[in-house]
Amino acid sequence: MRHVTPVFIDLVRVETRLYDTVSARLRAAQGLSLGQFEFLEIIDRVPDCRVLDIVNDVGITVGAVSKAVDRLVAAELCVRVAHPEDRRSSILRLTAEGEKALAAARPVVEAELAALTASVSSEDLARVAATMAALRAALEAGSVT
Amino acid sequence: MRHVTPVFIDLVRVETRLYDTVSARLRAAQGLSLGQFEFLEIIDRVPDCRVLDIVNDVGITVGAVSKAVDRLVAAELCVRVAHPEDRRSSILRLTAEGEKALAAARPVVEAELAALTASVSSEDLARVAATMAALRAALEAGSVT
DNA sequence: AGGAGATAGATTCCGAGGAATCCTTCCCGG
DNA sequence: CCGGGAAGGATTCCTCGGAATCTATCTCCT
Repeated sequence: MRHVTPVFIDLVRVETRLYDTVSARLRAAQGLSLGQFEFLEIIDRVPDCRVLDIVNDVGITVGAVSKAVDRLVAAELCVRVAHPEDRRSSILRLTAEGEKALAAARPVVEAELAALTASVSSEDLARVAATMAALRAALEAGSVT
Repeated sequence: MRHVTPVFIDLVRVETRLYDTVSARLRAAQGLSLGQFEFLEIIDRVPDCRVLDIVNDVGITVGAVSKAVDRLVAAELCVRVAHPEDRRSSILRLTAEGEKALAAARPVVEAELAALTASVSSEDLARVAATMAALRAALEAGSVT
């Protein structure tokens, strides 16, 4: 019989330790939190990104995202541009400074993660990657319910 | 070349979605958060559990744990007992009600996790379990530095 | 024995997310 | 074409965790 709870607990512990360590490193190097880094990545990746696009990606509430975007705007890393076809929405766009910060942050995050996971073999990492990607897709498909 | 960041992001998304869903389910069923459930599990598992034992396990700060224990005590799920050999410490012990709550919560958590991860094959789950356990151990060994 | 530093944990202040509410704009049926 | 409901976000209040500080106790080392 499958006993999922302990696996889940290990997953949670791994996630928090990785997250905290990388975030601290990134903050020390660039004054950026890992959460902000994720936001910048999404804004950069999604064309004409809106607040709700971030919500759907990261899975936190609209209010929280709205406030986090406020902080990014205050830090002059992104701006809200009027949406041409929907006056309720704004389009989020990185400033030049935001793009610079993102470009500078990427290798820091990658390097720190690589160092922390150096003990994991490439095969194991690839398998975890595949499983997580599939599970994430399944969970997101299911939550549309 | 290994590209770890996207894997990490998927891991974070999976973790938050699992955590939120299970926590909501547990709260609806038992009025208990998943975080409280974890605390109860640790207090139950570790003999003569102290606040710092929880800190080392979950990886959050002493202050946060101290306050969370306050809440558990207020909810009458556990008590602080005087430590016989160290008057700075208290020993945490579950109340009868705490043990009941824990026993009732376990199957809810397990069932919800099982349902959410039903799409993952047993082989993949076992591999993820092994990788996570090893990585968790490596991260915790490294952080002693 | 006694003082210096370490340890356990409680407390205080601050930042960030969740839930609920509110406002504006959009969409659609009649 | 207009009135009701839905959708996109912003705002408010509350809770919880992090960082720093504070106190009490323990441990050594001389």
